[in-house]
Amino acid sequence: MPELPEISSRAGEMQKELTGKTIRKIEVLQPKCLNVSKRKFTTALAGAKLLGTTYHGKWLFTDTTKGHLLINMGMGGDLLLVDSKSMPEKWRIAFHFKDRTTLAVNFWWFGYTHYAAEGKLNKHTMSAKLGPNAIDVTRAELREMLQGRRGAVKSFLLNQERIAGIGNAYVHDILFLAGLHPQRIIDTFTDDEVEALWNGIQKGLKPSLRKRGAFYERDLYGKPGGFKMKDILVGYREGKSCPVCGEKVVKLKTGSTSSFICPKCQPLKPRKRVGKKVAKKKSTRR
DNA sequence: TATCTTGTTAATCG
DNA sequence: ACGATTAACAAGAT
Repeated sequence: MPELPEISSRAGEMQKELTGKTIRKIEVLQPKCLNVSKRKFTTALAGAKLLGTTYHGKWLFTDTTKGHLLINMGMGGDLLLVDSKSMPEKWRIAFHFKDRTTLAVNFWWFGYTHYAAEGKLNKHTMSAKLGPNAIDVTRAELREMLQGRRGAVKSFLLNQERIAGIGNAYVHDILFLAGLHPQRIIDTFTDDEVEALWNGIQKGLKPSLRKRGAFYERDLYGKPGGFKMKDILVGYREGKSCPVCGEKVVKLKTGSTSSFICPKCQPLKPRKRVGKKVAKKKSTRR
């Protein structure tokens, strides 16, 4: 799944490669991904010059001279910059530029390419409700966000209205690094656990961010990200040994999603911290 | 061939 | 208001 590290990397690549290009023609093979009619979408952006790309959570925002282009890659896919004459085999939306290059968009499931008119970005409900980017949340902000919240920590992390950019791939290692079971209830957290969660978010995202995303997603040039399977600590490693204590990693169902945890390092019952870098202080408080 | 799995969002229910 | 649950969506794996 493309999550913050991948989306942030794509935004950087788009900023660098696409800024200044002018859209010559748009082709839509799958109108279902649009938020407006196919005709409205193509006429709105035809002739637009791209001004720059940023990201928020899992959304990419490209500003143009004719409004905003918003892309969400859903559960994964490709965002490829190619020569207009050599389109990839699979694509759903194509932005052909005047310089005869093309941005070919494909998602294998559930992605969006949306349009928002100039000044109407705040009317785009799917992105307007997003919480701050996970990587930018400070300790104090996290503490405040968790304040008075019930429910499980995993649902909190995956809820894009709270913190934006974390999905079901990175959440495994974030919780492992924090020493927290995905089903731990937030209002039982000690101060140390809040701190551990903040550290987990940082340490769970930054290595991949530095390596321009995970191996299962490709960059604008078709090259896989540098964050490899061996860089993942417990996610998708069922039956393998925990890198900290050697216990076998377990896969469990948490609501509608799966979780991968080390049962020893991430106990469901709050207890004294086991040996992990994030934790040193004792943790009895309520 | 048919069934299962997969993640995110919106909608619904308590 | 909030949390939990579920439907909807497409393609690959088995």
